[in-house]
Amino acid sequence: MAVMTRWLDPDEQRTWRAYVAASRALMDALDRELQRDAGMPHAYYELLVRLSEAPDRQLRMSELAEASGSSRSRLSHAVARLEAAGWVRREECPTDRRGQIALLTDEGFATLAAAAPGHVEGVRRHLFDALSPAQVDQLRRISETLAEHLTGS
Amino acid sequence: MAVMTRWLDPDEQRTWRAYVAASRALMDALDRELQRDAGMPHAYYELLVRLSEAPDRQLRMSELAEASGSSRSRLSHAVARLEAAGWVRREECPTDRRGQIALLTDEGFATLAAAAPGHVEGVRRHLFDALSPAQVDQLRRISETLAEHLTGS
DNA sequence: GCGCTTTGGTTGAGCGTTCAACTATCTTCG
DNA sequence: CGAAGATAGTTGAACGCTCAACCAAAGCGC
Repeated sequence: MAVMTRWLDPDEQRTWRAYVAASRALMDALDRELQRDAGMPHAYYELLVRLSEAPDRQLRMSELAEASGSSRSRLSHAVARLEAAGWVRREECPTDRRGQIALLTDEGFATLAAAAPGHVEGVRRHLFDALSPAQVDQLRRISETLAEHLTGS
Repeated sequence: MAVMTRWLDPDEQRTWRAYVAASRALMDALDRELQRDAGMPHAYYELLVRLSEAPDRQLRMSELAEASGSSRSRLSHAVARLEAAGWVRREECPTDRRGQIALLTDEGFATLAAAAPGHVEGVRRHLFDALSPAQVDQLRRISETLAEHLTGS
């Protein structure tokens, strides 16, 4: 038997469209700024951040994929580029011969350190400056709920 | 004189990371579903929606770009693909000989109509079902504020 | 009417992501 | 042990987006 579609009511429509417009505009702006100022897309910046926070600035490819919410394939291509740029090195994993370890180089760390202030400033300008403290708190709860909901299913 | 970076405090960090994770996961999920079920990415689906809502199901390229928050170049490439798929047709603009009009074909409309229920269901499942009515309202206000803030600057 | 600028739109190269194979290693279990 | 299946990661093709360069038509100033 046919299941009726639960269409969006006008309020939900409005919410959904605003959400899509805002999040795309935000990500586009940050991507553009990061590309201009640091020569890398936001996704790559995030990979460097994750590595910089890891013990010895290194992670297994699968751990890095997990930490960054990236597919294995995407990560593989990305790390290849980051390696070509001299920001990351790959090493064999001593405990699992299938494994690869991605390691942030000093040059990668320096590039990240140079890019960080501008990027953070962008996040602040485009996001936090526009919202009240209460809204920031709401956005945190909403985002955490959604993230959990999405990765849980 | 050097301006100090206004770094993110731990709460802001948490908010920002959750936001990025959630919005990427959400868009990725919808993109994957739409690609699987309708053979088009979410961005193309949105173009068809905008056209379907326009008078006579047609819009000037520049209007469509504006309505969808897309660059002219992106739209040009996108419409070329949509045209190749038979979902959109291009026509000369009678009042401005530089102009092009993008027109949703019957086939495009039918494809859209077939894709809509599944997509709406996905939006509901991934987004609205996870949030309380109050949160949906908060998200609407936040998103509208952000969208305005971003496109205004 | 005639240059200058602006606007509308396209194009091609380069890059990042996805998807579907594919290889190699590890694990499990009879 | 040895075969079957799971896991780690890579690869190449197809596709979508960005950026800069470009062309054509429209508007503007004189």
